[in-house]
Amino acid sequence: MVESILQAAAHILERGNQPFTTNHIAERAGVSIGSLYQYFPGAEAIMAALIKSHVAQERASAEAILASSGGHNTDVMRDLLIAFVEAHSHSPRLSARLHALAPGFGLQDELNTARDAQALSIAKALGLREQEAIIAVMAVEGVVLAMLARDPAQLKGADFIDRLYAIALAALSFGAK
Amino acid sequence: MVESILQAAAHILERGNQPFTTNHIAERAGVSIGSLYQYFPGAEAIMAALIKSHVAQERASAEAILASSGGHNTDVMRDLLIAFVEAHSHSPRLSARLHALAPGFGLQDELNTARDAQALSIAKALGLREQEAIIAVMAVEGVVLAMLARDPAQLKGADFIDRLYAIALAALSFGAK
DNA sequence: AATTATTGCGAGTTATTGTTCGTGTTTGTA
DNA sequence: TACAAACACGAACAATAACTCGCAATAATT
Repeated sequence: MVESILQAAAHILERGNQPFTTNHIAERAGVSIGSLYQYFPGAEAIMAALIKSHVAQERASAEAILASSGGHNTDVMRDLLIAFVEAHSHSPRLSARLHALAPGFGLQDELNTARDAQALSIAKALGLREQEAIIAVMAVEGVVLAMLARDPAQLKGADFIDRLYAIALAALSFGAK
Repeated sequence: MVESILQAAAHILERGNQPFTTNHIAERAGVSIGSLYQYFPGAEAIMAALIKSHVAQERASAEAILASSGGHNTDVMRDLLIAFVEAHSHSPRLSARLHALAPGFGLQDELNTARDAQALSIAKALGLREQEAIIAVMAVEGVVLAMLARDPAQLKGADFIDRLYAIALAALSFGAK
């Protein structure tokens, strides 16, 4: 039940031809509005669940990459970038809408703190400075999210990862002698 | 009249303790709801006007910088970055909310196309490649907007511009021999 | 089988937001 | 001053979205 509600919600976000409201989600899911409220206190909770799942997926793939390679290495960073792009290009519209609409439901903070946590965890694992890691992640995320809206196909372009890599490297090496 | 409505709308965005609705804006402006509808067809039009003005401001300062220095030079880029950061740090919360809430009113495209136009105009003026300029602007904007939400004080930090500069340069030099 | 707990239902109620329109007021003009 | 055009008003109405609650159906427990 919870699952079918979340699926319907994701579907509505993806094909944005219906507003993200409890009634529409319930209808789309073929579930009564009463049942929906039995599992979620409101639309923003559903949104939060979608975000949580999205963030958890990103986090998991990053953790896996960091774990599989003990030390730090430039290839690890490249793998992280590939995983990050992969996570978003799997369903570009959903990803884009999620990030675009979250603030309207008071969920901007969730995304921000998740981003920070991700950056700090990477910094720790690879021996990078925190400040630089945070800004690097901001830059990479900015490019990927903007590209999601503008031209999702480019995410899979041959040199897109290389571009991200160059940007991340510049942010990370700032101030290094 | 139009001015007082826009001011009230900006105020509501800035201090997000009231929803961005026609009624609230009218009340805040000390203007009747009827009068508001005489000048704006709805809340999204007011939002659009705020965005338009915000974008125009950014554009104007960029144009001024590009015009004042005929040729292309690294200092021009630095000036552009300073102007960009300045434009956002003048009223960080308003700027952040504007970007955060715009998608909810179907105005994501306005911001995206404005960003693209900006990037292309810079590329043309400084003889940069379009693709690289677009990605550079995405990266810089990503960092600035994220920083607006996380820690606006850093926007005025001594080396923040330098960080942006390093990132932009990396994006712009991609693939250069 | 009887009882209780859990799950699902959806019409109906409340709350919020959007929008119109008849009326009063001010401003410009002959 | 007389008249009209433009401006401003806000109560009233409409539309949308949020949410509740009593009832029915199913599942679990004795």
